[in-house]
Amino acid sequence: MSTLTIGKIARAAGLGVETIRFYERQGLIAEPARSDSGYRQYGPETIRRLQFIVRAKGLGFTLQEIGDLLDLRATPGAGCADVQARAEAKIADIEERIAQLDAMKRALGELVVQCRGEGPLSDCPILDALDEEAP
Amino acid sequence: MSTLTIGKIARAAGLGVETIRFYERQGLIAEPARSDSGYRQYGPETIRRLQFIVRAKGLGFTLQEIGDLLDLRATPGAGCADVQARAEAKIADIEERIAQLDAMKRALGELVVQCRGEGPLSDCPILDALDEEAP
DNA sequence: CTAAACCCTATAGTACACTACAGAGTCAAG
DNA sequence: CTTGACTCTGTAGTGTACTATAGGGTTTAG
Repeated sequence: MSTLTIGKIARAAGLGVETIRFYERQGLIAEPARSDSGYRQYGPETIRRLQFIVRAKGLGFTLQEIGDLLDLRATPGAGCADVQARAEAKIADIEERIAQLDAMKRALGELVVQCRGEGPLSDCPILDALDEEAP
Repeated sequence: MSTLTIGKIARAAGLGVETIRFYERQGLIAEPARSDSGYRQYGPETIRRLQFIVRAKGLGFTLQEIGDLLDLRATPGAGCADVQARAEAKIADIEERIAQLDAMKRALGELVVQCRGEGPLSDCPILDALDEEAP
């Protein structure tokens, strides 16, 4: 019968109290039982659920996607393949973002080497490149 | 004396009219002269400025940073080195984001290969990993 | 001359993931 | 018993970069 208050599960999950209430509003965690005075009363499984959320966030899933993942567990007939598909989609997503960032990095890198870091702005190849008509 | 209306410079820069007004509020472009009826009247240099903004955005600069870059050009004594420093900081910034995304990708990739994509969720290594205590 | 296409301001909404109050009530330690 | 730490609801604000809407006035092509 160990019931945990919101502050305790927040600390246990490494989150703020407001974040827990926010996750509740978002439907990521169930509305818990309440004490007579209206305090939220959690069981330890909520800590596990919050940790699941934290780890999934660390892997790049959005709260929406994490919600879907959590819902999946309560879906009869859902299988490993569903989770795998989501993970693969997320990898593709991440790869796309990396590719974009990499293109930016390369473009910037090219400009930086053209710039000797000397002289006035009027001679700056970086600003010039930004000023030029599209190639 | 060619004066351009907001719609024309928006089209020329590939942006929406609202975006131009937004950039004006953000201080990225100056408040232009107005016609008798209150219409904004731009000169062609505004198109160049907008294109500068668009290109800098493409390189990963935030509007704030682009504003700083534009301000730099009006700063006496500012030199090429200042621009170069900003470009290098942005590269470092991008590299950090890539590293983070790459770590996510690798972590997800490891989970995906452990998952044969078969069987019920109870056996899913991906969900299991998300459920497990921190390593 | 009229109707479409354009422009104006001001405000609010979008997405994402929180974070921060205000104003009140509750609980635990000393 | 008091004090400080905790909790509650509801609302609003943060940052980023827009996007949309309402309710007007203006310009231009036919």
